Amino acid sequence: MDFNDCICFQLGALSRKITRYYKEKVTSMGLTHGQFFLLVALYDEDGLLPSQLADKTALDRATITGLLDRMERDGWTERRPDQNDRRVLRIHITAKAMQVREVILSIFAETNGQFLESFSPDEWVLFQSFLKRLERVEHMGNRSSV
Amino acid sequence: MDFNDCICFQLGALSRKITRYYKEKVTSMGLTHGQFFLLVALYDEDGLLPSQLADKTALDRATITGLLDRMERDGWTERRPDQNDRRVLRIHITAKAMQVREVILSIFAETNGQFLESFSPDEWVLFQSFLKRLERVEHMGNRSSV
DNA sequence: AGATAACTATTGACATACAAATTATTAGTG
DNA sequence: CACTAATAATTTGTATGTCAATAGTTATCT
Repeated sequence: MDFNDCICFQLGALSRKITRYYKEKVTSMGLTHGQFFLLVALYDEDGLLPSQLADKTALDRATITGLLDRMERDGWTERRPDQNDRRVLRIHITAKAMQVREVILSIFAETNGQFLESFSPDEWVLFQSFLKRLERVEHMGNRSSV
Repeated sequence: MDFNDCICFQLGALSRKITRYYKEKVTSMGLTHGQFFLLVALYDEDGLLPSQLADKTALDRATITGLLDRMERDGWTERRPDQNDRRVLRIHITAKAMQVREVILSIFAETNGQFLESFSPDEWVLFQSFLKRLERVEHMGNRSSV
């Protein structure tokens, strides 16, 4: 079996390539690739908990902690205590982040559109179903349930 | 546009999930996910240069350097100088690595087979073509040519 | 030959990414 | 109420992954 026919290798390589592509578009704004996506997730819904952000982005909680550390350092987000549950933090977007909201979201939509362009609607639906199939293979554990 | 419809996010999440799946299968052998794939690449062809391994695995050269450091530390590979070109290193598999060759390659093939199982041959060809399309979007830079 | 360009691998700095352990808090049970 | 579960976020340790800069070597070109 050829090394390059391995789906894990293929997906990893493609994912890294696309990551680099996004990176080019956001570094000028002082954002990393991961921070960019976390910001988009927060534009979608503000005030989420770190654990909810971990679920939403399919990342580990520890990864979210690190991301938030750096985003807070750079003034994009802030942690606010929750009134009802002192275990919990609410992550909120700062004014600085709100100012670039439209720019960020248009980069997000446009870049995704570039990928969508090379597919017909039917093909895209098919592609999505293929990805879902891969996700369901065997008992691949889900981080959020650990 | 919904966050979850972003192909970059989808591919990244799936890639991380598959990575964790492979990890479960190889940690018992004292290998990490990345070391496992580098080893498979070397079983495929021994004596490659770090730069060739970087091309083959679509990783940065600096990433390969780190991987080889740890694999050498653990006795899987060794760096040998090249007779004709002193800039160059040849990466060779050790006897320890050769002893587990069949086990590693069968894990590699079987796991990939689990993913293949949920596709018909036609679907798989189609899926491969979809991935290639994504790779070609715009001028996505290729690290190896930088 | 000598200057320069090209190429090799590495290093340093930084940012993900995750497992396991830890601290603090809340929920649930007797 | 006291004790145990469970939960939330973090810390620690390790491994990827990339970029920019560097040291050493070879190729090229005049």
